[in-house]
Amino acid sequence: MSTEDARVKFRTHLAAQGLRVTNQRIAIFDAAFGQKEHFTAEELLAHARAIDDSVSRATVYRTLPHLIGSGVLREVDIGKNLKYYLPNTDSSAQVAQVICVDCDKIFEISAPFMSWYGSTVSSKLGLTPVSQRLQVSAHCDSLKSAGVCKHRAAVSTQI
Amino acid sequence: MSTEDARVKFRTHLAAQGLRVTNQRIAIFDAAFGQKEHFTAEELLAHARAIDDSVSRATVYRTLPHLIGSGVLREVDIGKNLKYYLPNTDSSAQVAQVICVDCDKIFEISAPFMSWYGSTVSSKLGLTPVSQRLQVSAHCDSLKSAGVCKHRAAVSTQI
DNA sequence: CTGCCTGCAAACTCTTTGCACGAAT
DNA sequence: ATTCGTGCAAAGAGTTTGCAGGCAG
Repeated sequence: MSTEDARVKFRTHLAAQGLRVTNQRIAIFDAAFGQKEHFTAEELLAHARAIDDSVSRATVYRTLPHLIGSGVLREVDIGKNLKYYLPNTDSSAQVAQVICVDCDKIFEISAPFMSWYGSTVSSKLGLTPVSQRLQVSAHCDSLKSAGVCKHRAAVSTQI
Repeated sequence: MSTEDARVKFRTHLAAQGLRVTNQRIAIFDAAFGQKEHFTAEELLAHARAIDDSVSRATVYRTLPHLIGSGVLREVDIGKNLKYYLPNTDSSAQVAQVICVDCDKIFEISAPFMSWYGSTVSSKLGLTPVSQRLQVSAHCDSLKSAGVCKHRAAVSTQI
């Protein structure tokens, strides 16, 4: 999904909900899609303000649910009392996160077997899965030796 | 691991760290092991105070890391800005959580394949897994029809 | 015009911390 | 006796909300 596709999706979602397309909401959208890495609400605020300095923290927090609800943004909670966000380039993919406990980077890894797990739970327990998350906290072997995580390229790794 | 085993393990852990075995710490331990379900820090405080009313909120928060560090308690973060705790009856088991989005209950399900996932990540990406979590949010099919979740018995289900 | 949307700041929730007193060893 | 542990209350981090004014439709 391109940024332009996402923008249309977001505007359509707003319209469908009877919500207004304001400069602030668009600035927040643009700020989100200008990020390369996972970002926090506070970082999103800073980037949105660089685009439109009238954006307030409250509006960022009020807009995030709409971005997530429209499917253009994904929320990632890694258990740090702080949520991370990421443009959702493929909303149908099942992804796991690998969190480097040394450098705090978050890697997204395609994990299609998660759907299998969901349906297994479903059939065995009489549950209807809504969402799943699989996260691995790990030490980065190359970090200690090389001083940097060399796994940035692993983002699209499939397991 | 029985409650008595856990108590010994906790006391041993405290002693090994040069920490004191105080009435409050024991009261908090007993309160934790008197719970049948997952509980929050606030609930633990209430139960600990029922045993020893001198226990303060601060001491609960200061004791929780020791309970977890000694392996008698497990922390479960389901992304609700609120942590849950659970007596750790088998510290070697790989467990996933199924969270009912209707009744907020948390079910623990043995998921041994998670170790396979961890080692796969390890070998493919050059990472050393520290911990893993797998959580499924789901609707409880029987909740709407029967009015209650019928999956309490599923706690020990293995997938 | 109408009423949703906004910024501001205060409120809120959960957790952590500084301090002086108290208790375990 | 010493040192660690404690309760209290205030601080802290992240997020939410009430309010009066502002702008999209």
